[in-house]
Amino acid sequence: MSIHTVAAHAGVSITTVSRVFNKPDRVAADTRERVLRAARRLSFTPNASARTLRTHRSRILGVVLPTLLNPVFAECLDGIAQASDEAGYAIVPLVTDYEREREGSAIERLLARDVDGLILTVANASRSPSLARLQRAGARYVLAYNRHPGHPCVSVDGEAAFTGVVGWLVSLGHRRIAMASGTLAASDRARQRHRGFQAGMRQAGLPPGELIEMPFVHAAVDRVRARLARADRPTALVCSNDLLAVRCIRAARLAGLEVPRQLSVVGIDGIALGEDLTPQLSTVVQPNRQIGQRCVEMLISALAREAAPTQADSLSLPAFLREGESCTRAPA
Amino acid sequence: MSIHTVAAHAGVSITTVSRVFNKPDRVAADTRERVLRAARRLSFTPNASARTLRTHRSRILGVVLPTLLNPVFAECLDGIAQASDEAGYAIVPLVTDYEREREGSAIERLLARDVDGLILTVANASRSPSLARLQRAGARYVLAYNRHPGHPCVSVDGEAAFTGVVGWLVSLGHRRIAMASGTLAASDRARQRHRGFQAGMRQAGLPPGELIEMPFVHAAVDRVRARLARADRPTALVCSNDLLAVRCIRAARLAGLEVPRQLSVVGIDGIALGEDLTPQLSTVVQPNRQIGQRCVEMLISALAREAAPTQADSLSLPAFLREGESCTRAPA
DNA sequence: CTCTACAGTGAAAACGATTTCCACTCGCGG
DNA sequence: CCGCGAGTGGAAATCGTTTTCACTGTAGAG
Repeated sequence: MSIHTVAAHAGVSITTVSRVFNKPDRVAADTRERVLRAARRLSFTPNASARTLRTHRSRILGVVLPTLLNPVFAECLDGIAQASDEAGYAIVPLVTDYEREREGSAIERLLARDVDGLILTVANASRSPSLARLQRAGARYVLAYNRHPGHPCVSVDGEAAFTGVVGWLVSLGHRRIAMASGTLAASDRARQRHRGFQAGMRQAGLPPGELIEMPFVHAAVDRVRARLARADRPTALVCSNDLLAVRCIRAARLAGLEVPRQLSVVGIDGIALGEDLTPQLSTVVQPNRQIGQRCVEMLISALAREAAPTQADSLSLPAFLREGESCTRAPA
Repeated sequence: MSIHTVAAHAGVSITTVSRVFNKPDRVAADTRERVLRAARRLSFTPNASARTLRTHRSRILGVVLPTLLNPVFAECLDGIAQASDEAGYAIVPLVTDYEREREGSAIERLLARDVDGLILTVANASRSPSLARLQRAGARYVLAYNRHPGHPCVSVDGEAAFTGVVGWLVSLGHRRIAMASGTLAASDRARQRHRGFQAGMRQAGLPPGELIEMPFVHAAVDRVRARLARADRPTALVCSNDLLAVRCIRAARLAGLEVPRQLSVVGIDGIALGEDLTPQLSTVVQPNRQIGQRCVEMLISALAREAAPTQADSLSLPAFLREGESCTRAPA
């Protein structure tokens, strides 16, 4: 069941069979039909490995994500899966669990598989040796969620979003606003969001906001709860992602506080589930699926022009604040 | 950057380089070291297509799932990704969006890519033509979540679980218990859960329970809310998955009911987020990541013995009831 | 001392396509 | 009659591995 078998059955040469599958217009219509019929009868599909080996094109896109346990990335991957499916590409996702060195090895593995392009979300776009290597090697890749002037990115301006969030909270009368986040050192996105948060405080003429940083989001409930138990607690909490926001709401409840009456909580990410919670989560909604889809489109259109996407192709998608129910006016 | 380059740098033949990577014990220790050093220096990884072409093993597993927007499947895929990564396999996931015909075309696509095995969650294991074809063709596959005596499955006994849930609710004094579910026709798992629900009612000596069926889970809030507005509303609601349970809690709130005081709600799936909600979700916890991992293990061990997994390999993993906070004694 | 066994290594043939470079046939217009 | 272009075929190179088989040298058995 190779190209030879088909050629024999159709009474043509392997050259012609190959042409039928690769440059169909270069072969006469009736011959083409004959070959296709034979192929169908034998249920022949050109062997992908042989083809890839020869052409270095695999019709596979590699995807490197921190985790699938955070719905943000699951939603994004869903978008990637749909878009690449429609374009006739398959995807190979690899998960790094936020561990730096796994990013590198994931990239190696994908390149060894001759992927046509890569979609990645890395911990730190600025100082990632593997990213630099990709760039030098002229590889086709796009960053999702990361924003960096030196790389092609599909992202959302989390910094501006957080500045806006603080402004909104201030307009609701909040003054003591804190931010909860995973370790800033671990993620450039967290740092951007934090910058936006502080910019918002500054613009409102407030002193720098308190940062509640925690090594693992699982620690959130304990740590935040402890902080909320003190008398000088904030009246509003800005969280660096939705999962954390949900946990903070839980922490508040365990500390005996009512959300939003005694504490306003706002997240960022716009995970679908947030809309169904009670109270409905206030959050900065990112178009997660669309981010994935756009990455695929950018990659594929670059492939079509035989080029790598460049930073000039970067896309900044709009995010919007969903006011939800987990925020209200500051208590008097 | 091929095996040739490495061979040249290490001063050996390509045969030896190949052996270093495939049967390391068949080459002298010092030679091995030399080759490995050269390989590292050149950051060489054996080309997957060439290897596949030669060996007919792709080290790729195909995965067919309904969606990634439901955390159940995202968690499962995370388990699959981790386990296959550890085993040196890559995965190619395809999403069907619960559409029957996409299951078939997904399978085709994966087979054309020469995958070594398949992990699938299908709408209906009994009458799925593509599944039957896989079986006849002697393909290596495992079903995740589906349970069917004729196929190798890794699943959880949702039927028994639901019977147990009803028993528990009855012990809390509930008599009017309803079940909320997506259309039963669309999913054999939903049907199994419903059977378990009715069995529980029967065992408790109660009349058959009411079924609130809805075409799209998005419709849940409206439909359930309407039902809850009536005076003869149930005191407990059993939901066919966690996402639906969260929406039902929302529906109850919108109907002015307090959960769990006026309405107890229980789900099934054990999505991680459920634990952080307030009220914490009562649910039947399935080991989602483990289900994924076990599928991979079963497939890989079958591959090792050059055989396809059979129904005899099927695994029924334990689920347990997390009592949570969304259920309490029936109101007097 | 010879013979065998074995460990270590290499040369060359697959694997299944794509692609290039001719070459050949046919029909047709000049 | 010549030349041209479209359609097709043959042969060979190539992609990067794995694998078979043959070869070397050294050590242990007889």
